[in-house]
Amino acid sequence: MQAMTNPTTTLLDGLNEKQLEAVTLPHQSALILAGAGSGKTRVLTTRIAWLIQTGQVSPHGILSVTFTNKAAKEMLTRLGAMLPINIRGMWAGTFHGLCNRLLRAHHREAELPPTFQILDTADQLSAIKRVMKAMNIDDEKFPPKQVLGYINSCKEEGLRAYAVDAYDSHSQRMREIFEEYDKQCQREGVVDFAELLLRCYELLSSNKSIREHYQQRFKYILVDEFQDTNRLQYLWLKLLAGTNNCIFAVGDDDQSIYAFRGARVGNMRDFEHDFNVQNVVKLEQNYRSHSNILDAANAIIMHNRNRLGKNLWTSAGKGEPIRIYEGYNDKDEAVFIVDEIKALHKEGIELSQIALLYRSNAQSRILEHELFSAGLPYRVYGGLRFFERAEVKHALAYLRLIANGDDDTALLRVINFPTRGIGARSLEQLQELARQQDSSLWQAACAKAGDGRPGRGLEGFVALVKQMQEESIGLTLAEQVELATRLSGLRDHYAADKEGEDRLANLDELVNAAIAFMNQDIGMPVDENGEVAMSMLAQFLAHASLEAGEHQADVGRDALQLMTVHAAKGLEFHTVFISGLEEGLFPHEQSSYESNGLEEERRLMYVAVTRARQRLYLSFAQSRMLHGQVRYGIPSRFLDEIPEALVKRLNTVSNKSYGSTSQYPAAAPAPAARPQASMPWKIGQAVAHSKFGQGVVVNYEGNANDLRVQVNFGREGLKWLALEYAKLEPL
DNA sequence: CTTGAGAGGTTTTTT
DNA sequence: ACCTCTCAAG
Repeated sequence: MQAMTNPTTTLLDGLNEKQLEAVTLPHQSALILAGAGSGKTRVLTTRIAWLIQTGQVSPHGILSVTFTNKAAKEMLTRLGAMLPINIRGMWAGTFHGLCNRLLRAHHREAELPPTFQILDTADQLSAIKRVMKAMNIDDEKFPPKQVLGYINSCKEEGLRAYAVDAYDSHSQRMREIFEEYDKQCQREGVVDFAELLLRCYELLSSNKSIREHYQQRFKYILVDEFQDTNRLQYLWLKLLAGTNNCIFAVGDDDQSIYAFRGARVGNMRDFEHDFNVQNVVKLEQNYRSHSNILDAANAIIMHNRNRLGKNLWTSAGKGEPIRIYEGYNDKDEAVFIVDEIKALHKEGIELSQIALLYRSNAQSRILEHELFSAGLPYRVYGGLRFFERAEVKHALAYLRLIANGDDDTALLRVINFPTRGIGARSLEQLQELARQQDSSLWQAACAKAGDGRPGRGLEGFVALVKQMQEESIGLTLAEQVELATRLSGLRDHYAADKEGEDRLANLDELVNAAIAFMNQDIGMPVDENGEVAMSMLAQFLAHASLEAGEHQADVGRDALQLMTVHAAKGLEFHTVFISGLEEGLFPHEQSSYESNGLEEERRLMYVAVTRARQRLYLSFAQSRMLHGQVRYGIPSRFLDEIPEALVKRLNTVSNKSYGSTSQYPAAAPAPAARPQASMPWKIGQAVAHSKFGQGVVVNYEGNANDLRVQVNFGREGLKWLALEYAKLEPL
């Protein structure tokens, strides 16, 4: 073999020592602690390529698991560029995508109909409301959203209703709803996201031959973002790995920011123990940021107790100092950011290389307002995705009825949309009949209306769906989608609406999505008899649920990137602005009520800081509009956690009394209207208290004899203090 | 069936 | 402040 042309050598070229070690580890379970910007995806893909190229395993024997479709796609693209050979035999996808695939192939053993449909969160919520209505449960005592959270977190722990502890009447009732909901889903042939995983887990654990089949197949299992796995996902991996296969787990405990949705960082420690991990490889060299930025990130995360321990370093220089700006208020902060961006853009930095990050979505409004005034193009991430739009969901509901009439959720969505005169009363009658004959609503509707009769009302609806089902036979997927959007009357309905233009365009886009779906050659899922397990339509519907599509259309244009810190994970930018660094906002107030909440907020800050390559701006405002009220905050503790030497303060407004100079027109009830003379503190005045520390006066009440002030002490919270007793010092 | 007033609730998000 | 949902009137 000549070194020059040896493909393996080329593959491993340019890896640092630690990366190389990780990529070429022997057949043993391993944990790769991959810091931000340490080349994590590269290691993961190179590992796969190396395993294949050195002949240790064929693509057929590899299972690669990610959390998002985007990550799965990127991995396959990069792998395709590395390897000249076909990797079709490899299974790569999200937990949910892979479970869907397994359940389709073994739907009989999993006791699911071949065309089972997947409920997204909105569908699931409406299904829960339906169950609760049938059970006559007060939705004030049991808010459906809470029930949804309960059911999902039970399932994510791997628990069925019968296995859940319930000692008081309230939790017993919750458990009953859970049980009834699952029964209803089974009756309708639908599964929610958590169910995909749980059902798949149960299938593998109860069916020895299926389990052993996959255990023999997947010798190498690779998992990305391991710190985000929940209990059930961990158990699922453990089951698939069996005793002989090895798991290559890549993750970063410092970037675990999804505990609120069930992620257990603890899985990393459990993994080390359960899989007898001999190899923990730390990737600590960062290729993204200058050292000032990394030092700041390291300094912040050092304040966390529960860590596996890791310190990022770079061979790049110090770079620019971290810029801190203190605004009078949120508007001032936004104006500052916009001015800086204008200057940066003039210097030649592309707008798409600049990110504005914030803790919560509500903060984007004021930024958008100022950007709009300045005429700067921007793109906001978040909000509705393509397949979540109402008109698209309506069209999909008709398609779901074509595939499976028993899908009550779909039926209820469109039985009277476009309106055809089926009101609440007829619906109630229908539901009553369905209950009596223990059938789906569609069967009840057929019993009532026979073959139906074209026109309005229930008969019209039954006739319509039957017509769709008949006419769609033999059509291509795209033709079926077109048929459904047209026959349903959705097109006419939006065409008649003068604001329906966009919606009509989205229906066309749905047809295009169907064409694209047909053209991409995905292997037909095949069941155990080698027969095609599902129609193209059913596959497309599953695709629509599992991959909700892009957040917004115009991706191409050079535009600023606005997003929450969560959404920024995994991305990098030349310049990053983190705004709203105030106690209560970031770290968020709510986090202080959760155990380890503050540590998660700090990891979030760590993620935010490590997004920046060259330049990092941190900003906060002395006051901001929140929930329709002016709020006075104090600077985030995270700012204090950054060594002064790394920082350049752009202005020094702080710590003087600024209540009166505030640009806000009369914050809180206009002080002029109240006995100003007896109020020694102005609203907005920074004060110090012997016990609570630094704070800001935010409100006051009472009269001269009995005056009380409300002070925001940030981490100590909001306190009412009686002026007579409280010892406050001006700052 | 459509419309508007009023109430309630606003951390983060993928599948 | 603002968005979503519900319920009663038109």
